[in-house]
Amino acid sequence: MWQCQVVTSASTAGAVRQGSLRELNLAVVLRRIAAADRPPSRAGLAAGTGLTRATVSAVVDDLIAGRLVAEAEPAPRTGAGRPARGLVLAADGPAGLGLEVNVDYLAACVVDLTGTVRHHLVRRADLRPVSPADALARLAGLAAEARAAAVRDGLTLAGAALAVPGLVGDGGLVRLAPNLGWRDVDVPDLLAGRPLVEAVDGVPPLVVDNEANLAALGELYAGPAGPRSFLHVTGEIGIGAGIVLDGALYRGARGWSGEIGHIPVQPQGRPCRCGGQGCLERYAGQEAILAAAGLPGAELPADTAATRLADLAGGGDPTTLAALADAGTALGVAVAGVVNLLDLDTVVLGGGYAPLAPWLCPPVVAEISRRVLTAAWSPVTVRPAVLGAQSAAVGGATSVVRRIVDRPVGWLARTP
Amino acid sequence: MWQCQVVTSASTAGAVRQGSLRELNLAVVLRRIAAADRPPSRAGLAAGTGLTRATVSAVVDDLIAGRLVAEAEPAPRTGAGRPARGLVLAADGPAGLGLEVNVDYLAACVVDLTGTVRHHLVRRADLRPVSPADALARLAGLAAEARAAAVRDGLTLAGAALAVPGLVGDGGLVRLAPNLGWRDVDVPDLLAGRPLVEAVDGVPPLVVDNEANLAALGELYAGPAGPRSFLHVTGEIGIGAGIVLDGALYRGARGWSGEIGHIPVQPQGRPCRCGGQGCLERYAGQEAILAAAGLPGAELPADTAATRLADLAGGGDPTTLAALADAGTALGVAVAGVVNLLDLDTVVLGGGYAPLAPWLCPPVVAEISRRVLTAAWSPVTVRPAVLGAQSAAVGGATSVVRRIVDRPVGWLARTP
DNA sequence: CGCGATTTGTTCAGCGGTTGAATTAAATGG
DNA sequence: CCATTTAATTCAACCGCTGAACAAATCGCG
Repeated sequence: MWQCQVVTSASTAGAVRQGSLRELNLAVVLRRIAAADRPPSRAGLAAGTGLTRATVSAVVDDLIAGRLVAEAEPAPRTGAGRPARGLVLAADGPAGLGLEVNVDYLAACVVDLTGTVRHHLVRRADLRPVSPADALARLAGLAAEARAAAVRDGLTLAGAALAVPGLVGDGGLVRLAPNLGWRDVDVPDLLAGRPLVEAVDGVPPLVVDNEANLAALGELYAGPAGPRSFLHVTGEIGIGAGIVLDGALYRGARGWSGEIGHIPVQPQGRPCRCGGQGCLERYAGQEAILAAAGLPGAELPADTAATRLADLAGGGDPTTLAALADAGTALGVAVAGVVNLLDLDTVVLGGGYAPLAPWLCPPVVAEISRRVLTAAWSPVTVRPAVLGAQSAAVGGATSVVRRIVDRPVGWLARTP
Repeated sequence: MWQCQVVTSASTAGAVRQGSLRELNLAVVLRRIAAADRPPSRAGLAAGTGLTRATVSAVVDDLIAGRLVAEAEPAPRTGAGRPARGLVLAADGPAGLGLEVNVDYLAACVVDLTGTVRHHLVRRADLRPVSPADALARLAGLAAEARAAAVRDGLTLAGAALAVPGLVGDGGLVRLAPNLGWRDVDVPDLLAGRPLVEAVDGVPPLVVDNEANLAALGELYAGPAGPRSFLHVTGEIGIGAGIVLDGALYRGARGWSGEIGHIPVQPQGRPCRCGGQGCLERYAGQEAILAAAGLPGAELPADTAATRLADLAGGGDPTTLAALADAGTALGVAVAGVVNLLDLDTVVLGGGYAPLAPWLCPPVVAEISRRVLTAAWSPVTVRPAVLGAQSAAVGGATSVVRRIVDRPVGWLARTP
C-alpha cells in the first residue's frame, strides 16, 4: 500500500496489557543494541537493562528470528570465561527509503537498519516549471531504481519518507511549498498506484515531511546517542529549522514549527513577502545574500548558488565576504534569541548553509557569545551539518528504520 | 528528610519488569480519574483504557487502600442497570507544599490531590536587604504555618516546591537571582534541619525551580487536560518564560530555558546589563515601562509597580498608555519570533504582566498577526494567566501532587 | 408487585511472560 | 588436565492480566 497514514497512537492511552510487556522489552533491548558502541552480549544487556539473562535470551531470540539482530562472529576478546557472542543490528533486514523533492534536484536513498546509506541516487533538474504530478512521477521512477537496488541487496523496504521544502499538513498534503510553486498538493493521491514499499504494521508506507525536520532527524541519528537538544538551520531560498529537544523532534502544536526565517531581526526593517517586516529571511536568505554579493541570483539554480558563493568567498572576493558576514550576523541575532529561550547546546548549519559554514560560523558565534546569557557558563557549539547539504533524504530514510527500532513488534508481526 | 534530590530516573533505561505492569497501570488509571470531568466508574475506566474490568477493579482497590482515590457517593443517574459508583481523587490524602521567595513577598500554599488550593499564605516584605539565610528562615516559618494548617485538615505533605526568580542549577543551588541579590545560594543546605514534609519515594522532599517554570506548570494544570503547547511569559524586573510543549515543561539542555528577556528586539538598540544590545528586557521590562511612563520606579516594590501602572492606565493617563503600547509592541515582536519557531497556539501573560494584560494584549496580538506565517490558518490566543500574579507557588504545589498522580507507586510504597 | 433486561462489579481458573536458581557451554590459566 | 570464570539455556514458580461466569443493583413493563 502506498499511502500516508496517521501514525496510530497507543490508542488506549498507555494502558499496559499482558502482551505489552514483551512489546516494550523488545524495544528496550533493540534500542540498547542500536545505541551500543561495541556489540553487546546477552549478559551485558541483562546487566544494563535490569532484566534477567533468561528474559534477554528470549527477547533476543525473537529479534534474531525476525531478522532485526544478528550475531557478530568476531567475539570481543576478554579475560577468562566463555566468550560472549556480540549482537549487532542486522544489515540484511528492513530498510528505509528516503526521498526528496527540491527546487533543482530529486533524490532517493536507501538506509539499512544499522544506519548505513546503502544507495543514494540524485537527479539534477530544475523542477520549478514542472507540474507536481510530473515531478512526483519522475520521483517515483527514481524511487523504483532505488528499490530495485535494495531488493538486489536482499533488503526489504519497510517504509518511505519524502522531504519537501514547505509546510506539510495531515495526510501528506503539502499546503504550501513556495519555492517549488506547490499549493495544496496531495502527494499520496498523486503517487497512488505505485506500490514501492512493503506494508509493515506501525510503519506508515509514506510519510511526507518538511525537509528541515527530516534533515534535523538525520543529524540526530548521525550523532552520538542519547538525549540532545539542538537547532538545525536549513538555509535555502527560505530558511527553515528543525528543532530537536531532549532527543526528539519537536513539530509544534500543528506540525508547523521551525519557521525561523520569519523571526524579526530588524522590526522596522525590510518588508517581507509574509507581510511582516525585517524577517531573518530578508537578511540571511539566499536571495538576500546573492543580492548583497552583487550576483544576479534570481536565475541561478538554488543549489549552485551556495557553491558559487563558497567559491567566491574562498577566492577572497571582498563583496562576497562582506555579504556573508552580514548574513551571519543577522542569523546570529536570530539564533541567539532562540538559544536564550530554549537553552540549546548546539546549532547546526545545514542545507545551503553547509558549504558556507566557514564564513557564517564566526559571526554567528560572535552574536551568541554577546547575547546569550548562559554562554559564559557553558559554550554553544556552531557547526556545519555532518551529512552535508542533502541530509533530508538520508534523515527521512533513517527515520523509517528508527521507527522499527523504537517499536519492533510491528515489523515482527508482519506476514513474511 | 529535607533535601533536594535529583529525581531518580527510571535507572535501568525503561526495562519493563514483571512488577512494572502494575506500576504503570496504577498510573494509567489514576491519571484517567484525574483527567475525567465527571467521576468515572470502574467499568468506564475499563472501556477507556482497554484493560479488563477485573484488572481495573484490582488497581482501583489498591488506589483506594492508599488513600489516593475515593468513591463518590452520588452516583450519576443513568438508564437501566446496576448504578455505577463514581471514582474521584481523594481530598484527604497527599498534598503538595508550594513556596515562593520573591523581591517583595514570601508565599506558601497547600494544594491537595484534586488540585484545590487548601491554604494560601502571603507575607509582604522587601527582601532585597535581607540575607538569603534570613529570608529562608522566614520562609521556613511561613511554611511551618502552612504545614500546621494542612495537618489540621488531615492532609499529608508529600513534597515541596520552591519558586525563586533566578537561574537554578542542580541540587537546588540558586546560581543567580539578580533582583534578589542572590548568588550561589545553596537552598537545601540553608534549610537543612527543618523537616517540613514526609519522605515519599519518588517525590523529592524539596525541588527548587525558576518561578517562570512553576508558574507555567500552574497554568498547565489549571487548564484543560491533554497535551498543549504554550508560552507563559512572566514580566517582573526581568522577563522569564516557561515553555510547555506537548503538555510537558521544557527545561532546556541544562535547565536554563526561558530567558526570553534577552531575545534581541532591536539588534542595534539600547545596551543591556547582559552585555548584549536591544534585549527585550530593555523595552518591556518593568524598569523600562516605568521609565517610559515617567514614574520613579527604582524605589517602588516590584509588585506594586504593576498595580500602579494598571491604575494609571485604567484612568486613561496618556503617557502610561503609550508606554504600555510600546512595551506590548516590543513583547509582540519577540513573541512572534517564538511562535514562528515553535508553532504555539497560546501565549499566557503572567506575573507582573497579568494585571497589565488589557493594555498589553492588543499590541502583542497585532504583532503576531503581522509577523506569524501561520496566523492566518489558525489563530494564536493571547490571554492573562488564570492563576493571576502568584501562580508560581500554586504551580509548584500542584506539581508535587501531579508527580504522585503520574507515578502513584512511590506514594503507595511508603511506610504509613 | 414480580420478572426479565441491563449494566456494574467481583470471583476464579487459565495463561503469557518474567524470575531465579540450577545446569550446560566454552573459554583461560596454572 | 582440571579448577576457575563467564555466557547462555532450561525449567519450575510466580506475578499480574484475561476472559468468562456469577452476583448485585436498578429500571421497565406488564
